[in-house]
Amino acid sequence: MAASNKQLTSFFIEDILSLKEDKKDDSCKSERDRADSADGRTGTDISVCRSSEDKAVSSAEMPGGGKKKRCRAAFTHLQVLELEKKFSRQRYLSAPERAHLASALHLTETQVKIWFQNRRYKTKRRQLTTEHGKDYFQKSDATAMAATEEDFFRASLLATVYKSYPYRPYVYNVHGLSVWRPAL
DNA sequence: TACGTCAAACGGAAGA
DNA sequence: TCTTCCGTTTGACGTA
Repeated sequence: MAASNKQLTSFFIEDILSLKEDKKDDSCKSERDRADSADGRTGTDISVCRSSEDKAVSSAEMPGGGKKKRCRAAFTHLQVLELEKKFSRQRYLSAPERAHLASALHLTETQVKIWFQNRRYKTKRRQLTTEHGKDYFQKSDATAMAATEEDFFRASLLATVYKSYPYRPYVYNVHGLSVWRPAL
């Protein structure tokens, strides 16, 4: 991992919220620009396709009438974090909520919808896998049995956020403070 | 370089 | 018609 080239990101909620104001175009654009500028992407750059206009492009037929090429957007850390935060509060969004979240994150409603779909399915799969594993090892394990669905959900959420952010030191120690305390 | 993993996007079936 | 779940496809990326 060439982390040295990565832009370091503060994960203070305050920072995130303040960034949202002046970054309206910036947070996504900067990464998009980076990706655009070097179409041959570097290992750590975000892929190019995102937002509705990109999707429109992605859905278009390839020149020459060939098969259309799927374009896979890579959401920014900020976008994922906000989506995760929302998901941790509610697993289903109403249409107005989805529209609001989509506009706040500069994503399409479809992207938000698909993200929640995938997120629910992923959580379910992990839960099934875990339960299967539990059964396999020891059903009588009292501590394992005590783990509620909520505990699992929190753990999987935290794990996802962990995995999403390669800048862990900045998650835990921005400005010398412990910002996030793992809930486990 | 092949392979595995992750996650966005797609498509089908079903329900309201 | 829209949304959901579920499975699959596909692109990006890490690693042996």
